Amino acid sequence: MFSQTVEYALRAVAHLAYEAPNARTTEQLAEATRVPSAYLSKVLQALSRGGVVKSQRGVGGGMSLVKTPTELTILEVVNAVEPIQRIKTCPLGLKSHGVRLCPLHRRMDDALATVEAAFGGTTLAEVLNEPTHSPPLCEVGVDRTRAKLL
Amino acid sequence: MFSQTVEYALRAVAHLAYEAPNARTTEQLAEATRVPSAYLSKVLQALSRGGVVKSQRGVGGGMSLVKTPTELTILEVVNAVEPIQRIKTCPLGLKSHGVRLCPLHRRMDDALATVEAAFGGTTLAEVLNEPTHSPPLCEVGVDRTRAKLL
DNA sequence: GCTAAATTGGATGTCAATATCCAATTTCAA
DNA sequence: TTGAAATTGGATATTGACATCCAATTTAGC
Repeated sequence: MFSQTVEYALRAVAHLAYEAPNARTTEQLAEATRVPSAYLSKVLQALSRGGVVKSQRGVGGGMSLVKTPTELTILEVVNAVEPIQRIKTCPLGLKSHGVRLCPLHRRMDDALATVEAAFGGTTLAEVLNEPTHSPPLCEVGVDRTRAKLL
Repeated sequence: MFSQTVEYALRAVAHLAYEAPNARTTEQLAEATRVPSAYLSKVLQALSRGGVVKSQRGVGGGMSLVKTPTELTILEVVNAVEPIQRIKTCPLGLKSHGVRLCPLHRRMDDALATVEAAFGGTTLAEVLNEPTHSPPLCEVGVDRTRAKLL
């Protein structure tokens, strides 16, 4: 449901928020978040273009947040790398029904709206300050199996 | 956010629900839902394996729903082709915190849970009988005196 | 039984997402 | 000025999602 890239971006930004306002190198972030560093560098470039992080080259440089964790929402991070695509018109492309969605796509878009609202209403600071936890990143287990279609 | 395959599956099942309990051939479904027929046949196979539709070969055969539209939820259709992957354990490999999700993944899984609940709580019959929509949106075909489908 | 209608399954092709590698560039500090 | 640290951008695999094609199989009706 959420792409690998979104997952990586959120992990990296969460770690940057935890370290804010200090910078972290791609290598440090990759190790902390268990993301392939070469790929993470691409994700960070996207976050940079999206105005979520800023980069500093050279010795002592690295990546840091543009905003404070209090001002930065999960949605901004997600949208920087892979914008949530709301369903605006019928995917069948029929003009005969104007701009309204059919009940099916209405439900699907409602679901998207719910996710968007939840993400838009949560800041990185809120995630980090959750009373139950101190370090931002998590624990145990991997299960990425997907049902095969073909 | 939702894959093309899920979109196709939902369109096809919606059309089958509209025609229920009659069967429709893959070709008819493809035309009605504007889905590439060769690929739709694969999607229908997945729906068949998932127990959502049943097939009848030969003359006069085709695809039809296993359940009535009243008993069939959107979630069942989605899960037949591409199960919603809830986040059960932290995607990182860290053993240090037991089984609980970190606040970040807790939020992400909450979003998934919301979608799952919305889809699980909506039947195909509800989608088709939506009181508020007068024109059947995403309508499709040419022929057939009966207005078609979503 | 024969034929036309229909699904099934396998093989294959295409493209975007994921991932890796490296040379070029920027930057700090000694 | 020079060297090490760090990002940037381009080139290049690799993988899975999406899509197409076709031979084999099943089935109804004549």
